[in-house]
Amino acid sequence: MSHYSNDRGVRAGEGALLFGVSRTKINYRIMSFIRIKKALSGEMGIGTQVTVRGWVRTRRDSKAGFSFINVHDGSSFDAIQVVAPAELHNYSSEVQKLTAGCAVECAGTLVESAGRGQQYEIQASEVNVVGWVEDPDTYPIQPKRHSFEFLREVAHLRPRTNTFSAVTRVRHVAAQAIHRFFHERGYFWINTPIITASDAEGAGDMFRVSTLDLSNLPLDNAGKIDFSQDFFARETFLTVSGQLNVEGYCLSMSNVYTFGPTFRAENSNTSRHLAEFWMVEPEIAFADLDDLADLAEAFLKYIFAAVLEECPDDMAFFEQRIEPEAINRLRKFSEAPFIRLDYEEAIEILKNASQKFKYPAEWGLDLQTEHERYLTEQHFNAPVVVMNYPTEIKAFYMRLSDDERTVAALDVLAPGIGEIIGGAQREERLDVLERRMDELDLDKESYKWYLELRKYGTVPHAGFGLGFERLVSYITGMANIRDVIPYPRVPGRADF
RNA sequence: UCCCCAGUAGCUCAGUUGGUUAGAGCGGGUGACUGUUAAUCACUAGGUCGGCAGUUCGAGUCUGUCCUGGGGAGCCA
Repeated sequence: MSHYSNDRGVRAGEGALLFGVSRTKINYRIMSFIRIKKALSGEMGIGTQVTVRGWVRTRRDSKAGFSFINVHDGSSFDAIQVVAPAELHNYSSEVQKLTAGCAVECAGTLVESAGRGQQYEIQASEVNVVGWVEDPDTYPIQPKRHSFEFLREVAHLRPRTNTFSAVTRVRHVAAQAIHRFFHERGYFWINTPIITASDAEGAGDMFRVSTLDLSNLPLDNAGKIDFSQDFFARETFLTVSGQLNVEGYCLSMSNVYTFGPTFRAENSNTSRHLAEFWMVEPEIAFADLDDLADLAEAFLKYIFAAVLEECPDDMAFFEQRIEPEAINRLRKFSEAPFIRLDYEEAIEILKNASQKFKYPAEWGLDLQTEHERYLTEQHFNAPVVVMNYPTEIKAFYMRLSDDERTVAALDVLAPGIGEIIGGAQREERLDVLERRMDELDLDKESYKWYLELRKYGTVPHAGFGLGFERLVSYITGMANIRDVIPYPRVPGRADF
């Protein structure tokens, strides 16, 4: 068995290529490998022998006979400083040639730092170069400010920066908090299908899934494409929402949620849209719109509290360098009750606003971005839940009010990000649902299974969708949604 | 898809009313110095000024067009 192997199976002590693996061998029986987060945590005793592995941020040489190497491994915001003495056998041959991005393995003694700027550092007895940077002149990640636009072009290397490693940790903590929130409350995580045959949910344009030969499409007698010859013997697409599927599990498991990738083939070129993103969709049984608003509020507050608690260093960075209000607004969000109001009241507020709008606020029209911004950023300066929208502007599955003018829909609007959650109480009455589908000219046959849920033990239920990247964007203050997902997919771009 | 803005060194940018060999900082290399920490100092290498076409004696600079990126809008999460 190997004391040392990384994901690619590289082994220390094997090979001696110039830009390959170093000859240096570390005695792993003595040195215990730890993540940098732990080394910096204060849990380790001073004088402990440790080994850290990671990538070089910077190297500074001192002619007093040593070099400072800043090493990061993703585990924490801070890098650890390794003090490499000139006595190391590979000091001039390797250590002094280290540049940003080199992969190293450093063994030594954990000591209190003699310099300012960090509490602990490693007095190295071994510095093993695992992987060189072959052409330091062109290594894109330098210890300086880079534009996010540039870093998007090197999406495979940007997690080596402070910003993107912090985003990555926050994203992870938020995702874990989401699962924990639901698990603690008895919700079940339902993995709804990625590939779907229903093409008329009205949630937007869909990506086609097909194994047909595009240069030689089979045609039927009418001259149309014969999808019966396709892989699934029908037209199929990537999902735009797991909601309809998860409703089935809601009406048996009671409280459920989906959390998975979602795809929209819309030509949306904004800082808030992705063609591939992750969506959280809880669905609760025996519940109405107020229950749903309660859930949305408790949910968001839980996530924010978890991130503030678990990522203090990363949030401090975002506050300092990205969005000065990053921490304050999460605290405020967590403490104050959400403002709840009817769509009708929202329209009244907008009509009475001193501010001029480019688009009119009129009952029956959807709220424009400028309206949402006014409500959350100017009028309330708080998250706002707008409820009960006009029937005409919402989807067929939303529950119709008694006067039929409105449906039980809600949007959660957040300052600086706009709509972060959209949801509704579902129409549980079979006759009403069928009538709505007829009015909208939907094919009831393809929704047969969905209608059956109203036939066999139907109950009032409700659910919402939360764009996970929008949430991470709000938490971190990262203005462009392309910078909170590892490899963004947008119109005209699917690199990496 | 629509409206606006931008594209100059590996990166971040400057470049005047069109005018000689296009500049700086960071990063790279070499050297000096230093418990340094976006270190500092000196020297050095590095550019088809996004592509194409045009106006002009002369274009990084003006015009057209295409490409790429950004901001805003629509659609939405």
